Amino acid sequence: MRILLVEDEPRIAADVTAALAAAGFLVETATDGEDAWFCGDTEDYDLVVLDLGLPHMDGLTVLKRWRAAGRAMPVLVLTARGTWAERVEGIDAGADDYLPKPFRMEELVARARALVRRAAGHGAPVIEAGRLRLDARQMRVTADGVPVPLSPLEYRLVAYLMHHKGRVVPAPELLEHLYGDDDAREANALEAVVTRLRRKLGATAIETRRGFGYLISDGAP
Amino acid sequence: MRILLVEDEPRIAADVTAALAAAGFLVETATDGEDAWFCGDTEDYDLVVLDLGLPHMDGLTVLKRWRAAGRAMPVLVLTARGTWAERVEGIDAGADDYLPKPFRMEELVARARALVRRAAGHGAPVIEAGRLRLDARQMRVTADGVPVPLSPLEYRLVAYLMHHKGRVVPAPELLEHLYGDDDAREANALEAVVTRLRRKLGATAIETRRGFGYLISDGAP
DNA sequence: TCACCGCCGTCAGCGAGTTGTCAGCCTCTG
DNA sequence: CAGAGGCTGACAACTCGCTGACGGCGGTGA
Repeated sequence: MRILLVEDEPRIAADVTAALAAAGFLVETATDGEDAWFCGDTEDYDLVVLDLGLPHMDGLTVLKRWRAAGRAMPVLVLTARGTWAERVEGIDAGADDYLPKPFRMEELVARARALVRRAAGHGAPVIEAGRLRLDARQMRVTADGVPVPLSPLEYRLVAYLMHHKGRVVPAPELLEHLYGDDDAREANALEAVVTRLRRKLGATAIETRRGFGYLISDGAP
Repeated sequence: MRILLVEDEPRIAADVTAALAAAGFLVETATDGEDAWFCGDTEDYDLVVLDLGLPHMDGLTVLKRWRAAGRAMPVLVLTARGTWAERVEGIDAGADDYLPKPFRMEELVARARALVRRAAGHGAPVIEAGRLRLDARQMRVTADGVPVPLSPLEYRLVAYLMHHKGRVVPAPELLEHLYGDDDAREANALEAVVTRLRRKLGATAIETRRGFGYLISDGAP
């Protein structure tokens, strides 16, 4: 799960980043509208957390431009004191949710999780697939009801696949959402993680579609 | 467990603070409505004790504004004359409990404990998790039935984790509820407390989720 | 007031967990 | 049957958390 955080105030950015990272997300940051626009247009994120009131280009403008360009990722807008007019404007511009400052980190995290989940087409906060269960709130994965201790990276991988269960996820996409494009990894890194995961979750939990990618198949075939 | 006390009368504030602190809570104080509103809106408390009749902004107004902004923390309202009408108004404004002055400190503390406990989703006054038992009334923690002497800080930490048993609590959240945001501590302070606690409670009582936070796991997985 | 004592934050070194890389083997495909 | 793609065990760098030691601080009793 890869999130773009657009926030110019360093302290807030640091806090939010920490909170989202602790919730298992991969967070990348943009500090001005220009940069934000470019990242959001170029890269693929599971969620954008967008502060309005940015240098260079206003947040709402960025959002409108993304939507105009057909970018459909969920966007959570942050703004100072949420007036009614601002709220409407934000939603008109294509925001999926709206959080007035100041806000609780827990609430931000909860909303972020909900948006990511809904964007992937899941209503319930717990995703099940075959013998696997993912509880995002507890950040816990269980196989046949038994909790499986996972490292942060492993957790992100399982979470992404389960959010897209039943779909074959190509390796490049997976790499992008696990690591971001910033630092490149050898393709083999992914395979290593998958191997470790299979050892923990059972060999059949993650299927390989040779030449295409990986897959956690839906519980209902 | 972190409490915001909103009270303009210094003597009462001091008494209440002392009583709540003696019950193991971390108490922060606001003396006027303006300040109270800001604190409650910005910070995360496990309970607010709110006196009505404040300078700058009336207590009920503060409460209504919190609720309007979506703040859901439990609020215990104190008021001078507990007329029937006032009581109704307080509850309408979103108060969770209501205590007319004058009151006995013991009653305030008891109600505070109950509110905190219920807000965390626990019905019984004693919380159990695995080999641990937390009796907030006696401020006593037992492991396998054996009472464990804890320092105030240690007690707060265990209490918070047990109120949120089964959930991974990120370190920043824990720091906030142990110390408040006012004085920053090195992250290591928390680890030191955890180490001391493990020595007293047993090494397995508090689990570490590397990269995520700490956890007292529920007795019933 | 002074000495003692428990509490607790800080520091530094250590140990364990995490993860990228590599090399070699396996397996599927054509 | 050969080659590409994928798997896996080993290894090493690195990070994070743990822990013992130390000392400051505030409270308590003489």
